[in-house]
Amino acid sequence: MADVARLAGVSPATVSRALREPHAVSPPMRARIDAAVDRLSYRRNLMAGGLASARSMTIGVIIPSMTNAFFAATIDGMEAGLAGTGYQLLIGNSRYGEDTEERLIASLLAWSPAAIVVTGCRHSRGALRMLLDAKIPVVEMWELSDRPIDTVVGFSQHAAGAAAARHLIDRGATRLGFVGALLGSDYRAGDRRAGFRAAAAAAGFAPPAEAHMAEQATAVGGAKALSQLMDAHPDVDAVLCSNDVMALGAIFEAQRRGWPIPHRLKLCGFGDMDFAAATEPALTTLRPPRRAIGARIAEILRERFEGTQATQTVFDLGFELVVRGST
Amino acid sequence: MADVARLAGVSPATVSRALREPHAVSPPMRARIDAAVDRLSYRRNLMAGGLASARSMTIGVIIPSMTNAFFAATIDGMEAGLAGTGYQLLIGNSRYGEDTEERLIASLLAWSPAAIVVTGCRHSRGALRMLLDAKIPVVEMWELSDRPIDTVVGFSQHAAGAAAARHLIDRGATRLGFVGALLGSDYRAGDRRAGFRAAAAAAGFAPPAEAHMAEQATAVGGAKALSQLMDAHPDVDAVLCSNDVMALGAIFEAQRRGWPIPHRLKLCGFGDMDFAAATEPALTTLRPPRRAIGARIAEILRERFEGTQATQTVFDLGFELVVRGST
DNA sequence: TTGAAAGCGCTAACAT
DNA sequence: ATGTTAGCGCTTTCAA
Repeated sequence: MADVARLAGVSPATVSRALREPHAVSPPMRARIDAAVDRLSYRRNLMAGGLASARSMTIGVIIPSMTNAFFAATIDGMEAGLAGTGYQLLIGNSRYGEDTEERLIASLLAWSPAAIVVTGCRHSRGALRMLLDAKIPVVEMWELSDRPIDTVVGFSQHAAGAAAARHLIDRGATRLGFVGALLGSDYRAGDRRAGFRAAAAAAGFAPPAEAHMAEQATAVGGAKALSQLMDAHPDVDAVLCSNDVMALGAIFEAQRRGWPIPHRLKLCGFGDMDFAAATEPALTTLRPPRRAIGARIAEILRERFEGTQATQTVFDLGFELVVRGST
Repeated sequence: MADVARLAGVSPATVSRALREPHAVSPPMRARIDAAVDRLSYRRNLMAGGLASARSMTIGVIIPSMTNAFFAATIDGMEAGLAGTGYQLLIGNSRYGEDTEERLIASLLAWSPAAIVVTGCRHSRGALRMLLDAKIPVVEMWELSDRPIDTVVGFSQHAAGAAAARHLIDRGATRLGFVGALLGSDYRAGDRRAGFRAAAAAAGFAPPAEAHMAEQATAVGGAKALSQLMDAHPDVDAVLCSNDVMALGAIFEAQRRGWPIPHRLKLCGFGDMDFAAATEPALTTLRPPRRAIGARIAEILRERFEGTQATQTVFDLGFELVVRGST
């Protein structure tokens, strides 16, 4: 930066200004500085800047899984919304573990990020303390909460599960079932299940029959779990799968078993993943605002960075029941 | 750090050492320092450290798509392999654009990363120059090259396409087809297509009939493309899809058309995605070492960071043809 | 609108 | 094995 300043015949302070807030520098000077920057292919050292200003152009984001299409879409939306601002996402993977999340928050904080985004509203005590103490915007996502740490952007997982139950009942289901995965650690899937059960009870239905797999949702797992459910509860005629991927496995399992969908078995998924519209029959599913969550967070953060005072702290982006052939 | 040093009764330099290379500090002193760190909940400022040492504990990674399961798995493997080392991944999304890649490299470099990982071996001139000038390990991935910039970890996409062609021919195919997406910008898919065509020609077959979609591979797109192919070339009896997701759409399309798989139509995918084993019939597919690429890169980088001299620069992790019911 | 000066909180030679 | 010292390359008052 000193070299640039010398070449442009100005002080380093002015170069710094020209780079960070171009409008605070007179146009002719800005032009000279830009020319010098180009000439020397100068690139500023963000760590020096971060040290001097005690904040960095980073946003820490913690997601529970790298390979989950939902969070990938959210990250994608956030990144797109932040494009051109110079902010860099620091992505951490908690692997659905609260302790891992806590450690990640600690190491992300060491970068003095400008904001931090976490998945869900349930955190360990230590994590909570760090988030409350961090003097930066904190966004929780993919759930809803009455009193967020700072801001929450998501939708009601409970309501989504309930909507699925009501829809299946509307379509003439007599015995409900649920196929899940990772319910111990994926709180959001747990909430959907709770909503499903609550709506079933409210309609006077018996508690849904359930089959679970301990690991991450996969199509093979979905097929197996449905198979178990069919064996244990042959009267089940409508199933909510915790995830479209499991529903996909379930579709093929039903084909193999000769249970026609939707006549013998109604199937509802979650996610409206790309393939949901392409299956035969096409899959009825709950569509979460996956990319929109990221896009909205980007918007909120941009405003906060510009100094706008937060007026709203809870953003319910809703979900959609996409009715297709499988129900 | 000064506070910790004071509380532990040592110099700041010793605290710094205890934190970075615990073995260079005597055990009793280390214990005192650890206690002081705990007591003050001290967390070191990585930007100050980065500034002082002119390198940061980050690794820049550029992938073409955030929502592609292949790269997600690679990132996951890399992250897992780097766990406990304190390195943070800075992930950039080039969206399959060379210019975007170049810009990303520039902004990642501003973080003085300890290494940089890019997808593929084809880069813009500017990108190439920056990568060659960067005095850090540079890893190219998901392809192979005779003379990598520094190190390449991947497999031969061309060989994978050729293997698919030979397999389909072995299974009695008489007329080959190819269904692709994004071939203009996804060089790896382009290489597979080239390998497929080359092997077809080598076996004395006519050039494969093709149908493409301009956008990212989706199941709906796969169904549509196969449908076009069927209309334009009703004699096609064996198709390679650029991607398992497209193959999934193709399976359902064949079901709808009443073309039994594999008797009327043999179908091969790419990716061995989770659902490939669950479809009906199960999908024959090419399995890339997606997680292994990340894991191996982590291993290579850890060695390089420890100062080991690189002995090998080309890592061919191979691929596997997973034969299932669809062929 | 621009410049001078004083750090930001560490790390790395070097000395002990 | 530990301490001393001199920066790393910026940003940010403050003054001009």
